Amino acid sequence: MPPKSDLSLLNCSLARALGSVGDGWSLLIIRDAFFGLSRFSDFQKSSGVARNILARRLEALIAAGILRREGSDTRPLYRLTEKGRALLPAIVALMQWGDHWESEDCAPVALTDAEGGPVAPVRLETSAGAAVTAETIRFAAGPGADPRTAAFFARR
Amino acid sequence: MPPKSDLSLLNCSLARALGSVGDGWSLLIIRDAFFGLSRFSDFQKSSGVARNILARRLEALIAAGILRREGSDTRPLYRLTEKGRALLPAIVALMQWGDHWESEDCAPVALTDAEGGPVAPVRLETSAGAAVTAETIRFAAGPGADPRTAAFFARR
DNA sequence: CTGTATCCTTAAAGATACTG
DNA sequence: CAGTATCTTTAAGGATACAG
Repeated sequence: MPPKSDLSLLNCSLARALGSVGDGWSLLIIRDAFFGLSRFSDFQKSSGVARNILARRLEALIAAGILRREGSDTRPLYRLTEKGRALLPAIVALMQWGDHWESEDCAPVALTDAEGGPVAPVRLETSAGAAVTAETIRFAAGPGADPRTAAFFARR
Repeated sequence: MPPKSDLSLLNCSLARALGSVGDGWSLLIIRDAFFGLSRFSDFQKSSGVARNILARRLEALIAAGILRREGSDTRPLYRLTEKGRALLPAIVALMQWGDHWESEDCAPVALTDAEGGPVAPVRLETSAGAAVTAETIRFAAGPGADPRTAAFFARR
């Protein structure tokens, strides 16, 4: 967020995640990297972002450990790191939500596995395999909770 | 995004999703709603956001159909709609990513089902149940692809 | 092709005071 | 408690020109 607020300081992993990829362009650049783009100019054409802005975002994503610079210095490739690739479930979940709720189930992009089998809607489950929904999910203080967070969940 | 760019116009459900919840505060407010918060002042205290900003975000989330105003006019409740609840997998996926990669696996907030069974890391699979990873996922033009999107995927 | 350097614009966020 | 109304600040984004 612009003035004053720094999400990455909040005691919440969602806020910290948004501190790295919470701006409008980052997730779109990462999406393009999943599509296979790796050139500066390809990212630029795909999103239409201004070149100086793209350079700034790429630098930030590299600093965050999400992208890595490879290849020649004059004509580098931008590739996802393991940390970047780990964003796939979150990106797909957001994309699926957008497909259903913002694109009227008419997806601009279709997702499959290597054999062409369609990717199923992301769903939550317990380690035992039971489905978890918005109605059944519960939140509690975790090992990383600070006193304020712990107090917040203690009184519910 | 601020000047000029309007993500919701792009031919991509991820961009459209980010057009609704892509700013820094929206997902945190929605997270608080999942935690059970529903009062203006509770949202305000939880995130520390300025009151006028909070009012603006709540209004935008209601306009987007993600929150609904309930109860008395003078002391309303803000509740998640079905569309808002449908964001749970995306929020959990982002939170889990933040737990692992930005909080060193020391989660401030723990997720369980109603019986206390821990929520497993979100993973992708095909409708047939096969795991889908960053290495095996494939992208193609979907039914909602415009000519430019179709051409983009046609040449890969 | 891949950027960097400037300058400019603007929307988002903050602070503060006030109202029903 | 739940906002609204102003005013100010600022950082993100855009346009453009230039460089290796």
